[in-house]
Amino acid sequence: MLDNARTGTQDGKKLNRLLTEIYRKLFARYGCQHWWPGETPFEVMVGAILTQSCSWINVEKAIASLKEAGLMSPEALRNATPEKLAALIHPSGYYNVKAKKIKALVEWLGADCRDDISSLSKVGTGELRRELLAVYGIGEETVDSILLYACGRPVFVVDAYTRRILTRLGFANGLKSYGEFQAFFMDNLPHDAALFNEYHALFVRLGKEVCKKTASCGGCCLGDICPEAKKQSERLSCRRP
DNA sequence: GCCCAGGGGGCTC
DNA sequence: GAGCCCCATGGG
Repeated sequence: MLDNARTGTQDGKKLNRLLTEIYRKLFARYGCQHWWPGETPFEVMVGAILTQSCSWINVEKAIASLKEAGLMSPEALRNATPEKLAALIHPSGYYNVKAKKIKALVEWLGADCRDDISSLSKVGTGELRRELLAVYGIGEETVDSILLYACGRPVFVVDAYTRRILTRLGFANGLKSYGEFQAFFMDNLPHDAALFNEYHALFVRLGKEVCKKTASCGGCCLGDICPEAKKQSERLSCRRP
């Protein structure tokens, strides 16, 4: 699955091998993560907004509340008042702004595809990404989560864990913007939605387990991936998974 | 009591 | 374009 680097250069082949090795080690360590935990593409979209700066456990509570209230559909959410919506998603934090964001999403769905998410498959990934980015509350990470997990598009999702792990492993030299981090993966891996899905989920799993903001992840299962990581694992004590 | 968690918008300079 | 501040709860 990972044996064809998109770039034919020596560096490209090297990075492809490195990223392949990271993936294999993480998969061997943690196994399949079965992401995204949503029953429908629409639920994934709503979850992508609710999870902004919030742990998934609280998102689950908010999603359960929406379902119990019978509001897990674009039409029902459009008809709900912002106050009611905010109250239901309360556990996920930032409930007022997130209610506004969900409202913006369902308004867009109604106007763009008459709530028929499957019809979005006819729209090119680039165009769909631009359209979604124009919706209030949908930024780069959220749009890529929606494209990958709700629409099955081969787009790599970059989050805080991705940046942190890449930085700790010493691969983030010069990478700064979201697009640069994303290109690091997308330029050096085959564009495969299933691969990107699992890769991102594994990074989050690793990040949660060993890579706290103030700690080094050099001692995790990727410790021997690169000299920098190895150096860190020798130099710093880090909880092993 | 403090810090962090699967961000994004708006404002200022 | 970069740097801040704000939005807010729940768990460790």
